[in-house]
Amino acid sequence: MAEILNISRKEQIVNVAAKLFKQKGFVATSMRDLAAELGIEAASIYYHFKSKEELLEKICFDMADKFITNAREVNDIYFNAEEKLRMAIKFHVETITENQNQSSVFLSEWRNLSEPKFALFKQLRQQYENQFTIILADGEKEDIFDDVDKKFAVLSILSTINFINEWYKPEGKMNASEIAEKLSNFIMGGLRKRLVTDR
Amino acid sequence: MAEILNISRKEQIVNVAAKLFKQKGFVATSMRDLAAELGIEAASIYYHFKSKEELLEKICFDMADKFITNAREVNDIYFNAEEKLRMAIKFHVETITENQNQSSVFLSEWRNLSEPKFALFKQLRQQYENQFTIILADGEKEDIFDDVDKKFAVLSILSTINFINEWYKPEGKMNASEIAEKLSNFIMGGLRKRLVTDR
DNA sequence: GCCATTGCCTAACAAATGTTAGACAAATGT
DNA sequence: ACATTTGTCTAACATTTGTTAGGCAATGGC
Repeated sequence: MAEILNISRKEQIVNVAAKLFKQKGFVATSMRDLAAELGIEAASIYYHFKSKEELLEKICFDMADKFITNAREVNDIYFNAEEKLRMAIKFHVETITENQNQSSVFLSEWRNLSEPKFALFKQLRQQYENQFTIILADGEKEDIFDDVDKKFAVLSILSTINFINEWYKPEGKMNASEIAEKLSNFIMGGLRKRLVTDR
Repeated sequence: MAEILNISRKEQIVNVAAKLFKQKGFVATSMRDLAAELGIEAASIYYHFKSKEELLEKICFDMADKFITNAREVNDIYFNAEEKLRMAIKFHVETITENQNQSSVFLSEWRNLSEPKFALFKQLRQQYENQFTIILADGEKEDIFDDVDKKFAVLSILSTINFINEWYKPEGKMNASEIAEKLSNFIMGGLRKRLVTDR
């Protein structure tokens, strides 16, 4: 059954799964829900995937890959820390806005993974966080950023840039780049008005 | 069956429910899980609550109450906007750290509410967000805060202060006040180092 | 023209789910 | 002393769940 525009049935299933997992949560989404949305029977999904959890794994780890690859790329390109952070934020926001459903699953449904994938996933997430820690440390060395509690700062940054996932609508007035810029400004400069421009 | 230290069985059930809902999610927590943790049978819970969802409702709306009451209080006391924001953040962090389990449920499990409670809950959450919008608007009038996109700023602030719920451990080195102060500083001032102190 | 593969189907399964009915014992009030 | 309330139990229910087995039609290579 040739699918439109060479998107394979496997990918199609993953996409619909991500959509439903975001909408109702992984546990609350049944294989029959999924099948109905695809216009097939639940059992048919098992021709493509060997379990419900395999779907979750695919989504979570594919997204983890994307995020980590992005962050590594940013840290490999040699810029100053502020540019790095802005780039990392931009990539992050782009990845989320371009893969809203999968990102949601990556961000909130991974806890339904069971061991050993659960532990593995947490490692990958840690790796991603580490890339941000590196950027902040760079910024400190370059005397651009304040000497902040880095773990604290990284988590604050990530929580801020992740939250867009809960309100971003593609029809909205801001595109990914604009959001990323606003977020970067907010994270760098905070709310408070300045009497003198910095740097 | 007199419970230790006048905490009623009803409260006990709610507490254990919150703990499990946080741990495994509302959907993945069965009434039998809950009962086992309480040392009773699943059917016995129905003497105290008429459904599983009633437990979720109780937790979500009780917490909504707490948050809103706090925020209103802050806005009623007449201080300048920066103080208001710091106070609001402090109350928020305190509420989360003092009610970790229930806060988790409030923050992530409310989507399992069904109508009409679902809509009602979203209204309450909106009310809470509005209190922050008011503070930001005050700050602008007082020329303390930048003229930011307020909806954007409020969501950023809330996402930042909510995220502590995912890593805060009572045994950790920071207490609620310290966390609140750090968060406030971060939100007000951002990461970037300043050449001249503001204000 | 045949055979293997692909992709789906129907039917069924055991297990787990939320919930109800009804019984029983202890505590409480009068 | 009796009646009621309180809090739990056992047993059962209908439904939903993830998953498997086996079959059937279309497709594509040779």
